[in-house]
Amino acid sequence: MTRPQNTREKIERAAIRLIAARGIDAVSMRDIAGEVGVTEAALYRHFANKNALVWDIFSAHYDAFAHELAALHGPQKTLRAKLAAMISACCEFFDRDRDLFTFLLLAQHIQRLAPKNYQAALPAMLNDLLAAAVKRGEIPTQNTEITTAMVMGMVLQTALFCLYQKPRPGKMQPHAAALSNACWQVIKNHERK
Amino acid sequence: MTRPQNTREKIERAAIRLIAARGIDAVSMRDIAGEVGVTEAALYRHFANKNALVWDIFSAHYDAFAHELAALHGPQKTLRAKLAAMISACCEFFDRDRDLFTFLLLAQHIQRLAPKNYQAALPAMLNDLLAAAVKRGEIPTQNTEITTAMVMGMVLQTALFCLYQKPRPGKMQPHAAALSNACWQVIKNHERK
Amino acid sequence: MTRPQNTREKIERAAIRLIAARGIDAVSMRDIAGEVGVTEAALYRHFANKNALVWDIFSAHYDAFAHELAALHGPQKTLRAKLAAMISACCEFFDRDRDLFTFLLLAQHIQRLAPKNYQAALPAMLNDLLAAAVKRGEIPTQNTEITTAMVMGMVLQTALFCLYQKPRPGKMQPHAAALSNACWQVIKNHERK
Amino acid sequence: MTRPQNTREKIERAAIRLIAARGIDAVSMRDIAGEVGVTEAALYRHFANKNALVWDIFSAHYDAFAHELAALHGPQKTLRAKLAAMISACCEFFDRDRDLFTFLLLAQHIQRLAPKNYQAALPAMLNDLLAAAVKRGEIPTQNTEITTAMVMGMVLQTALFCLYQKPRPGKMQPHAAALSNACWQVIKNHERK
DNA sequence: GATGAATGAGTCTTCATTCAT
DNA sequence: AATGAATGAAGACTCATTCAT
Repeated sequence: MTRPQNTREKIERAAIRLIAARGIDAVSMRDIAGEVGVTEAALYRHFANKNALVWDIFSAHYDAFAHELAALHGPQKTLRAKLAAMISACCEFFDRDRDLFTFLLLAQHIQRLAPKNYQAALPAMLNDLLAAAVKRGEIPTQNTEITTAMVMGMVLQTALFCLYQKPRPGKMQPHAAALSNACWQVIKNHERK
Repeated sequence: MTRPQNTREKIERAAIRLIAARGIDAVSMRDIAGEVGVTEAALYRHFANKNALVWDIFSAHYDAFAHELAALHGPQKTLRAKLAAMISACCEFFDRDRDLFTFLLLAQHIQRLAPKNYQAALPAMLNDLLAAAVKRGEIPTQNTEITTAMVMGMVLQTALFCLYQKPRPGKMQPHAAALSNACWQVIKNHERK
Repeated sequence: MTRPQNTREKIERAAIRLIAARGIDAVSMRDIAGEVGVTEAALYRHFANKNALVWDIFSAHYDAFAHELAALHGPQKTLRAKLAAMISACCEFFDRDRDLFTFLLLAQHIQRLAPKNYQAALPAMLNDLLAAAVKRGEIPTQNTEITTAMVMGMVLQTALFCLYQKPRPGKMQPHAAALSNACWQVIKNHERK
Repeated sequence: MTRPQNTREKIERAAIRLIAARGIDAVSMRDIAGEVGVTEAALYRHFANKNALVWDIFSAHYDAFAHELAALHGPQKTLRAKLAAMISACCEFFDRDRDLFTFLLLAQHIQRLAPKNYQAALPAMLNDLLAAAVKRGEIPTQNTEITTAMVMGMVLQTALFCLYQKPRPGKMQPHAAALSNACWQVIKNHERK
């Protein structure tokens, strides 16, 4: 998937893999160092401490992903098209690098490490898109924050479903269209009384 | 020395409160004991170990909640009515005992403690309801597991939204109707190609 | 072997069995209570504390055994006959109640619990017998303490050998004659230069 | 006796000294660390855990001692000479490093930590020597395992006698000849009927 | 006689982190 | 850049013991 060349990248991949599998608290610096093949002390040459290690890795990839999505929906004119593009990208991302996606999925837990007033970029972007669509009359007036939550929930829970599928994790791409459609139904029928 | 009659219940509440706030791994037996006002060793008279403590509390309440939902949807005839009843109950539950709801929300993390072959009752129930509704022609043929994931996702993510609302957690009941409606849209429009 | 009727006797048997198998430090009051089927607190109704429990049980049986041996060798005239009687009794004892014998074998470890100036009865008795035999010219002048140690060592180590025999512990009686003979050789040929 | 330079050796000596005096279970990692002058955690850099610590130290010295004895008896032709050489070496060893000897004396207790199918080298070697001597007609046909037990018992119990001698432990070397002689009597007169 | 709940000190072990080399 | 050794705090858990009932 990725070809880590220098130590820092190796650490990143090891951390992502381990944390995706077990969660932050269940992964020790020793675990990561062991996976990379260096001493624990070596990790501190690349990251200030464990929190920084997790946060730096998380935010770099999270921001990159948010950017990617922004770049994808930009060209699309309608909300529906934007949505479809983004959801499809999510599915592809999941299928391409499941560890990283799962790692980013831990956002809620990781955000206790965030700097004060940190605002997750993805829900904010989605909310803005919805608000803009309301403004230009493309969708009914609605509580866009709730819609955001519902849309995020659908995508993430579907990802979890694929992740825990037996006997091995499943692909997400096959569900992209259904997801996209479902989100659209929710958005266009969510009318504030 | 001390004359509490309900130490076990105190432990349960303390554990629920602390774990809801910080997550399992970030709560120590010491924390729980301190919150209750007993020694760590006292916890071990009531629960075999930390895992058992978390799992016993979790499964008791989870099962009770699943039962409650089952009792509520039973009398309803249509899937839509069943859904509305259950979602409304979820919202009320969230508003009534946010700590417990949040604790149960950690299901995914807690299930690593589960006995082998444990199958979460709630998604299973929802999936069964959907399958039955498909069978009697109330909703289109569809991949009910995916629908289940999407419905669960909407409810849970909305709960998380309410939970993290600033400046303080919000109520969920006001969104019950919208949630219910959204779920229905997703279900009735999810057609398998 | 023994038919424990009251609780105290049950405790004794349980303690003997467990301690023979695992050693004093590896057996907890909880273990003993569990084996008996009572609470830990109940043990304290019968024994002042763990040390007292172990010591009381040990010394009672140890003294009884020492008495038994004394009664057996008394009628015999020659040292050789005395020796034969006692060794045979040891072997029978081992075969009859291996747990108790093994428990008494821990004497060296248990004696840290002994009252000050406690002197183990068995080696003392053996030493006296040897000294008397020297006095009346039955055996050569020798360092009887060393002879005592060697004789004890032969018997005890043979017991250990039987105890750890694979696939299951063996009987000791079959080796009684050989042991008796060996001890006699050691005694009668141990001449002080 | 020894002049430990690095921490691991210091730990070894401390463990040997403490365990010889009190037994394995009565010595805590804290005790050892305190004796060395480091934190408990430091011990874990040198040994995986307490069991490993005890076992590693035990088996290293035990094997070394077995080798030493093997090297000593090798040049001797007769069993009697081999025996004399080994017993003398045991006595010298006891007098030179009583702690280590006592520690090795705990073999029976330590062997619960041994890897499966572990076979103590010393009794095995002695048994082999006896069997060979039987074969070449140097001593009568006999149950060599029992002879082994008796010889070991004589030496070890004599060591214990010296160890617990009042007011302070005594030397073993002065008893070497008597011991050697006694063992030989036992061996050459142990005839299978 | 016996229990159930509790305690406080202690067990082994792991953690994130530091620092001299 | 990286290591090996160390630390102090914390982790879960067990122990012998007490005491009100």
